[in-house]
Amino acid sequence: MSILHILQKNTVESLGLLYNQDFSENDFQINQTKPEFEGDYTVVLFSLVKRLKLSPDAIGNQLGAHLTKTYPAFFTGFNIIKGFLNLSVPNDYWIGVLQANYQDNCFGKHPMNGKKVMVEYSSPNTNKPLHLGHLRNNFLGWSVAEILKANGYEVFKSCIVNDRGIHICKSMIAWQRFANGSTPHSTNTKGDHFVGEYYVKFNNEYKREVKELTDNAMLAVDAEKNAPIMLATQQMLLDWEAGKPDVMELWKTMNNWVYEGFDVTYKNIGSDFDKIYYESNTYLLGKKIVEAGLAKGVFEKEEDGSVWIDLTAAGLDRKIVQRKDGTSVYITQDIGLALQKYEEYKIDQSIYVIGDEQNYHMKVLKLIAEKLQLPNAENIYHLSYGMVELPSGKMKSREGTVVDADDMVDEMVATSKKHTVELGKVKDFTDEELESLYKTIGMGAMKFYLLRVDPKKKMIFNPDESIDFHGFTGPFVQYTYARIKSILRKEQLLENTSTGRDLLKLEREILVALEQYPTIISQAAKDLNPSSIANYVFYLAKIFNSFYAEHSIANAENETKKQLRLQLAVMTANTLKSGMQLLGIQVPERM
RNA sequence: GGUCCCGUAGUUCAAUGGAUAGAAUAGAAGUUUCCUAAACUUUAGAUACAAGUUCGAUUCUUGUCGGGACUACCA
Repeated sequence: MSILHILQKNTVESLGLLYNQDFSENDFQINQTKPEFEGDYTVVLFSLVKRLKLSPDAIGNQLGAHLTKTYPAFFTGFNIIKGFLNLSVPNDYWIGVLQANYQDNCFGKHPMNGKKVMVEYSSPNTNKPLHLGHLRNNFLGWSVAEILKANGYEVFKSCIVNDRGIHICKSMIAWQRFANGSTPHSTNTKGDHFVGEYYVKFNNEYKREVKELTDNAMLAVDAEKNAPIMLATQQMLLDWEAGKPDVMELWKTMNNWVYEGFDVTYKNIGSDFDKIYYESNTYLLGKKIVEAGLAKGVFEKEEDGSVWIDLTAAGLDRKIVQRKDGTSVYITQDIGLALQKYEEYKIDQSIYVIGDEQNYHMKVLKLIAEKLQLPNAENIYHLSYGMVELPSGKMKSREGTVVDADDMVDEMVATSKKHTVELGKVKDFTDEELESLYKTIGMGAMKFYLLRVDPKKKMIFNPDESIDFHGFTGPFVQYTYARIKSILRKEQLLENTSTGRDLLKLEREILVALEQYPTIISQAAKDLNPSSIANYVFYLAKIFNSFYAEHSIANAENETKKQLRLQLAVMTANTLKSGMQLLGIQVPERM
C-alpha cells in the first residue's frame, strides 16, 4: 500500500476517533505537498470546515497531532498553512521502500484479478496503407493492453480487418482498368502502397467522370450516382457477394498484397494481435441480430423490406439496420461481432480503440445492444481518441493529404541515426547493434510523441517540424536509462549493506516519485490513459538527471552513501524500463 | 438545422474544484580536467470574452465570439 493510501485510511480513522462521526475518503482531498512547503503529502482541510464547524487551523492541529502520535512510523511532523495540513514522512519509510523493491523487476505491477478484457484496435481497411492516425491508434491500443495486463487483467488484443465492401472494390476496379497487369513485384512497390495508389486512381477517374457528366448538364447528385466507374464498382460488389470466381480471385490477390505490406509495417511498429477477425467472415453475423430484434419488437420492418430502429427517444435518429435487399449494414455486423467476441472469450469488458469521429456510431452500437438486452451490452466501451491533424486540417487518404506510416518510421529511424552518428558514442557497435539502436531510439521518439498527450484530445502534427529527440521525449528517458546502466557496469552493488538513514533533498524526491509508481499504473488503467505513464517516466527521468548532475554516485562521500545511490539508480532504471515497456518503447543499454 | 467536442506561454502539451497555472521547445545567459552535455542551471513568457455558483474556478453553469467532428440503404 502506498503512503498516499495509508494517509487516506489513517485520516479517515483519525477523524472518526477525534470527532466521533463517520468519514470516508471522499470527504477530504489529499495532494502531494508543493515543493515550496515543508512536508510530503497534504490534507486539504476546507471541505471539513463546514461539517465540523471548526476553523481549518483547529482541525489541522488536532488531526496532525493525532496522526503523528498514532502512526509515528509514517508521519513524524506537520505544519498548517492556510487550510493545508502538510505532513512529513520519515526517511526510514522511504529507505524501507527502496530496500524492499529496488531489485524487483515487477515493482508496481498488480496480481491477476481474474477479469478478462478484449482490446480491439488498429482495424485497418485493406484498400490503402496506414498513416499517422493509424499509428496513434496502434500505439494506444497496444499500450492500453499492456497497462491492463500490468493491473492483473487477462487481455486479448483483437483486430477487425475491413477486407470487403465498396471501398475495396474501388481499388479493384481501378487496378483492372489502369494497371495493365502490373503487380507490387513488377513495380517493386510495397503491397499496401501499391493497392493504395489504385484507390487514389479510382477517385481521380471518378471525379473526372462526374465533371464530364455535370459539364453535359447533369445534376451533381445524379452524376455522382451514375458515373460509369461507380456503377461498375457497385456491380463488382454484387458479384463479390454472389461469389463470382474471377472477382473473388482478384479480391484475394489484392488483399494478399495489402497483407504482405501490413505485415512489414506491423512488425516495424511492434503491433500484434491475439485474434484477427475478417469482415468477410463476420459481415453475415448481422442477420441473427435482425431476427432477434424483430422478434423482440425492438426493430420495425418497412413496407419495402428494410428494417429500422427508432432511437429518437434517446435523442438520436431513426437508424437502418438492414437494407431492403436483405443485406445488413455496418452497425448490425458490428453488434453481431460484439456478441461473438463475448461468446468466444467470455470477456468482462470489450474496449474499442476507435477515433472520436465515430462517437455517434459507437453510441448507437451500445444503445442497440442494450435495447436488444444482449448479455455483453454493458461491457462495450468506446475508447475514443482524437484525430491526428495536420496544420491544414484533417488527413484524407483519398486526397493524398496523409502522413504515411512507413515514411514516418523511416524518417524517425534516419533521424536517430543522424543524431547517433554525430554524437559518436557507440562507435564500437556492430552494424547489427547500430541498426537496432537506431530503431529503438527512432521508434521510441515517435511512440512517446503520440502517447504523451491525452488520448481523448485531438493533436496537431506539423510535418515541417520533425519530432524532437530532446526534452519531453522518448530519447530523453532512454538516455537517462542508458546513463544509469553505464554506471552500474562500472560500480559494484553490494548485497545486505547499510545505506544509512540520511537522505538529501533530491534523493528523497526520487524516492517519493518511485513510491508512486504502483498508483500511477492503476490510475492509468482506470483512465485507459497511457499519457499519465509518459508524464510519470519523464518526471522521474528529469529529477534523476538533476540528481545526477548535482551528486556523484561513484564518488559518493562514503561507501554507505554510494550503496544507497546505487540502489536508487537501480530502482530508477527498473522503473523507467517498466514504464516505457507499458508504452511499447524499449530502452537501450547504451546510446 | 440537430447532436457532440475543443479554445491555456510564439509553438506543442500539463493541471481528481485547491496553495504563487506546470513542462517541453523556440528566445536570452551560463555549465565539460570529475559516473555518457541526447544532460544540467538561470531567465522571460499564457487560462478567448462576459456573467454566475463557491471559502476557492483553467476545471462546474449560462451567454458571446472562434475552431472542429458527426448527422449514408459507405465501411
